Amino acid sequence: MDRLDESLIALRRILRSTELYSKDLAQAAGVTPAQLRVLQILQSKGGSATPKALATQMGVSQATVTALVDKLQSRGMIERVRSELDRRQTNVTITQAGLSTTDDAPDALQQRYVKEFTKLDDWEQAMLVAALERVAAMLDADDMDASPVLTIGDIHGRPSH
Amino acid sequence: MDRLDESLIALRRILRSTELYSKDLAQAAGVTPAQLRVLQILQSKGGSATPKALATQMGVSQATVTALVDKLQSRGMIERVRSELDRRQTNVTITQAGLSTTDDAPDALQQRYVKEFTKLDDWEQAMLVAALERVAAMLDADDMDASPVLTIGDIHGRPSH
DNA sequence: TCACATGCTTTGATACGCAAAGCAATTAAG
DNA sequence: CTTAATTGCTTTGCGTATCAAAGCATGTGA
Repeated sequence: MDRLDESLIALRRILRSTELYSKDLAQAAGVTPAQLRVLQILQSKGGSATPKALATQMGVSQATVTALVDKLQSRGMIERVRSELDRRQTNVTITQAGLSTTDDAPDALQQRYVKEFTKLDDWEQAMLVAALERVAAMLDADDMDASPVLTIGDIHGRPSH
Repeated sequence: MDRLDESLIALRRILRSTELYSKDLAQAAGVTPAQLRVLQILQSKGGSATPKALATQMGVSQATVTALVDKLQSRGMIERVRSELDRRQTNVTITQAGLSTTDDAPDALQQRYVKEFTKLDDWEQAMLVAALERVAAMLDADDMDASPVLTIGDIHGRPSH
């Protein structure tokens, strides 16, 4: 087993963990993963965003966002408000119920990571950052520009940055 | 921006890349991501496996596997063969068409990673492996045992291990 | 004003995924 | 051997995710 294989296997373990985690997280929160992502993005954006912005950030079509927003609206998690400045636009705004949902989301994996990371020595943290950024650069297609929210969920519950 | 944030962002970039990659890959191959995963697993298993084994490795239900296999069968990518030893079992076998599909899959991201990784100095490779395994361990839930195939695709096109 | 662009929704379709029920074959118990 | 439990797979019925294309309303430029 060479290093390349080892690194690929480790990568897969990481992907697998985050995949499983996002399913559990969403289920615990009582919404589907895609719906939870919408709520998380809204929260990270200060509470509201346009469908267009959501679609871009999630990497899906506007039609898909419409469907997700429909679901969340019928559950009272978000509200649609027509923009007064440009009537074509709609502001999707997270409600109190939506906020409760994201706050109640246990976020187990993220917390686990944060906890483990902060336990590391300074030099180890630096090494991890360097390594992860290196790998990310290796994988990045050229079209990567924005920093969209991913399955791991936004930095959340940690009011730092 | 502290190191924790940086590492989380890098992680997200990694996840995002693999996510996008798996969509592109599948589309280029003319099958859906889930279907391609089936073909890749079959290939990595020497050409055939039971639905049960596929379900376990993919982390989905048998019913789902049945549906995927139905699709692939109707496209001539796989064949179903009743086991002679235990008639309850079915062997799902990849066909020549299925093999062509996986071989034609550009596998751009994996190749990119492999290429970049092999360019690294020895000590850098060692560092990456250590860091990735560390992160994987940090994220791993306790229930991790098998090493299922993930979105990144199986180690493939590299006849090493 | 008229043509075009933009933002969102609707429509119609495919895919993914599961639970529960069903069927066939094997194994275990009596 | 016969019955009961188990195992492997498929079928059925359902909900979600996703998209392309068409539609509608609003803005903008010529």
